[in-house]
Amino acid sequence: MLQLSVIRENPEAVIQRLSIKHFDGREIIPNIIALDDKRKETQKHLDESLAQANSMAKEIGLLFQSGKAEQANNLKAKTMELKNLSKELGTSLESTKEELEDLLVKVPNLPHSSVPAGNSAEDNVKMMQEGKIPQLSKDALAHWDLAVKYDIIDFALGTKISGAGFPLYKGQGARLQRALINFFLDKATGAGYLEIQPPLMVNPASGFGTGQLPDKDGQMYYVPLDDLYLIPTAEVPVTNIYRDVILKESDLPLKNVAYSGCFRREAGSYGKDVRGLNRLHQFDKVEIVRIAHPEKSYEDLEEMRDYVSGLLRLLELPFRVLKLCGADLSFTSALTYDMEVFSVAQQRWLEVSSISNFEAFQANRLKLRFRNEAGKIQLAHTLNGSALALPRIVAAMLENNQSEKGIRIPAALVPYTGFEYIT
RNA sequence: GGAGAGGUGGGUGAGUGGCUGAAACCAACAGUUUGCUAAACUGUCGUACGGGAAACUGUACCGGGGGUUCGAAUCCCCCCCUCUCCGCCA
Repeated sequence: MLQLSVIRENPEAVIQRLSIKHFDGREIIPNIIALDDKRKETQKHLDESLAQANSMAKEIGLLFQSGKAEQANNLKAKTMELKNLSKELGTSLESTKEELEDLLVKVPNLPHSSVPAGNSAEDNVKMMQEGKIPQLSKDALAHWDLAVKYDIIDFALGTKISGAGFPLYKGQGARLQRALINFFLDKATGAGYLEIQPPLMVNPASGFGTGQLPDKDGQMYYVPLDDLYLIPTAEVPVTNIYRDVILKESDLPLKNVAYSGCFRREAGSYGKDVRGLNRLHQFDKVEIVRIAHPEKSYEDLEEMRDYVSGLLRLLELPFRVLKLCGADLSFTSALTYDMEVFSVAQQRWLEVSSISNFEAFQANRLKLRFRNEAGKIQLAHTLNGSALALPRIVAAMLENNQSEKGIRIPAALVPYTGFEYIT
């Protein structure tokens, strides 16, 4: 949620910046300001009315105590009017606030000044690319065929037990999952991230805090009996640790890492996008989250990008980094880097990490703040990124590293798998 | 799931209708003292939204919501949560 102060300060600039995200703010922004004016006006009247009622109540108390019951009763009669007025104003204030909130949550975050508008994912900016793209023989297999050949992932069994999009890993496949998770967690804790094991279900308040609710509730699995959502990413529970928290400036930056299963309904997905491991209802991911000082958050973002690049190097996967254009940038993000690995048999780039700076957008809704040097309370910045999501890493690794000897495991991972080849 | 107890500021905890936005203590922060550390002393010390250049000031908030009352942390109703015991159970 954008800060009202930002909108009020320079509405024209806000509208202009929103247009980079192809969001037309020409109507909603003035409406927000008008509603906020109304809110202030109403609150002022309400406060005045309540102040009067308070002082009358005090007076009545004093009159009773000094035995002037008759005067007190006279005053009492007068309070009726004030009470009704306050009630009316209170109701009006409530509804104005609601209207205002309803509009505010519809406005996306402002993109960083370096973000180009673009029209689609085609216009994302390639920042860099590295790693050698291997040449495979003609009979090279896609990962879903390799999964069968080596009997390491059983999609059919997953379907039998749960449904499409719930793969079952076995043998060396299962071991590879465990190896990757441990590898990623070890690297992150080594880089100063505090390991968190979060709940996998969250309440609605947490969903609102990170912005999955109210809009994207159709993307989460929901358990109505207990009013809980299965997390689509560890970002949700981990970031919500800091909901309604006022930190010390010296606490920043906070660095957390969490492994979790992730659950996504992926309603409306179809075709080659969902084949094999490309898009799943349940998958494993290690997520890094940072709570940053506003003046340092972009340094942090670069650091996170470097960190994830390092992981991909260790995994010996060819990758590229994209800066998302306005058209592709998410609702909550100010700047996002997508990290993609090349999956040779599929001949396509697969997104394995998305690293974003949300600036104060999430923090505003979370009420995640810190006390600065001057003693003033101000919103912190939140950032997060995958480090990394497993399935597409596995897909690329299977495809790129296939050979006659089997699937080669990158050296950095061998201590975790205990084997050099999947055979 | 059943029975009971309880939810007050960063923490402990007082407060059963007006003088309580809330005692006291601890923690924290600033200062004095000190050769340093510790101790002692002094001061500051909730959040949000308004008004004001500022000093300051109005309003709301004692788990959440509703009600009674001129007036509610305090009384009533509903909900949520925590703890203890029982049941079930990885």
